[in-house]
Amino acid sequence: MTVEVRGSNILAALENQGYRSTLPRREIVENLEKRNDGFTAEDLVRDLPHIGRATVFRTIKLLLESGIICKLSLLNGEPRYSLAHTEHHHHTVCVTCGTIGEFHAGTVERVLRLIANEVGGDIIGHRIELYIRCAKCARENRPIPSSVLSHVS
Amino acid sequence: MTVEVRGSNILAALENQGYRSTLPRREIVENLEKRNDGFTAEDLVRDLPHIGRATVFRTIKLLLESGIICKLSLLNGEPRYSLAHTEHHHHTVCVTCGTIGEFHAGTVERVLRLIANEVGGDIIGHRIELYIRCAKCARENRPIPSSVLSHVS
DNA sequence: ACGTATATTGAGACAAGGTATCTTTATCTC
DNA sequence: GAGATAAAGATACCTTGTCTCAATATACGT
Repeated sequence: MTVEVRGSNILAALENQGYRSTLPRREIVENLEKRNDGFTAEDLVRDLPHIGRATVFRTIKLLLESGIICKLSLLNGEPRYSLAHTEHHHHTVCVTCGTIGEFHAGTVERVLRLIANEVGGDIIGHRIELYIRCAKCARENRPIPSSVLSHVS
Repeated sequence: MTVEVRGSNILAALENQGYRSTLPRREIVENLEKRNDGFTAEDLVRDLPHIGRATVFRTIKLLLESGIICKLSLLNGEPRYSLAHTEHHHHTVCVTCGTIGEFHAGTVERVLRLIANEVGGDIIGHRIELYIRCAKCARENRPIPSSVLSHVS
C-alpha cells in the first residue's frame, strides 16, 4: 500500500466508495481543489486538455454523487460547480463577479417543512439559490450586467 | 408595472408591452393556457408542428420576461415551464407525477434578506424549489423513481 | 512481482435544449 | 392599401452532457 502524501481526503473518500484512484481523477481533484470560485465543466476540460471530455464529465458526476462538489445554476440557468465545504448548505452567487458562497439557515428549512405539510406532501429535496451583488463588487461599484436583470423574478 | 396573467389577458399583456399579436403567439398562448402542469418547450413544439422551433423558443422567452410563465428545474436539472398564477412565488415539484404548485412564504424571503445582510451583499434575486411527493402520489403509493434519489442533496 | 479480471479511459457520435442568421412573410400604422 | 418593420421559418450552430466501444490502467490474488 502506497502512502498518499498529498493529503487529499477527496480521493480517499472516492476510494472508500469503491472507486479506483486513477491519474485523471487525481488530476481533476487536484485542479478543482485549487479553485474557490464556481467553475464549469469546460473550465476543467480546458485546463486538462490531455484528459478526455467524457472522463471530466464522468468524474464530475462521481464527485456530485459523493457530495464532494455541488451543482448550481446562475440566474440565467448556466450551470456551475463548486466544492462543497459544509454538509448541507445552499449558495449565494454574485451576479457580477460569479463568486459563490455557502450558507445554511435552519429557519428556511423549517418553513419549507411547514409548506410541504400544508400542501400535504413529503419533502424529497429542495434547492435554494440566493443571487446577490457581493460586498466587494458593491464597494468597487461594479455594475450589474444588464443581461442579468431580465432574469430576475 | 404589473402584468395581468389571467386567461385571455396574456395576449393583451404582450400587446401592452409593444409586441404584435401574431397567429403563432396566439396559438402558443392558447395551448399553454390549457395546461396546468409543467411543460417543456418540446411539448409545445410537438403540439404545434406547424410553428417553427425557433418561434416557440422565442415566444417562451418573451413570456418569461413578461413574467407570464416561469422556468424551473426538476431535481435532475431538466427544465420545465409553468404558467405563473401569482405575482411572486416559488414552486413545489412532485418528483413522482411532475405536478407543479406555487407557494409564497414571507418568512423565507425575510431569512434570505438576513443572510444577504450577513455576507454584506445586495439581493438581486433568488430561486427556491421544493421537491416533494404530492399527497395524491403518496396516497396511491406511487414509488419515487430511483433516478430521482441520486439527485437529492 | 505477475497475471488477470474488470473498472476506467479516450475518441467520437449523439442528444437535449436553446440561440443566431438570414430570407421571407405578416402586422401595424398611416 | 402601402410601406416600414416586427416576427416567422428554416436551418446551422452552440453548450452541456451522455453513450458506445475498443484500448488501457488499476487492483487484487497468488
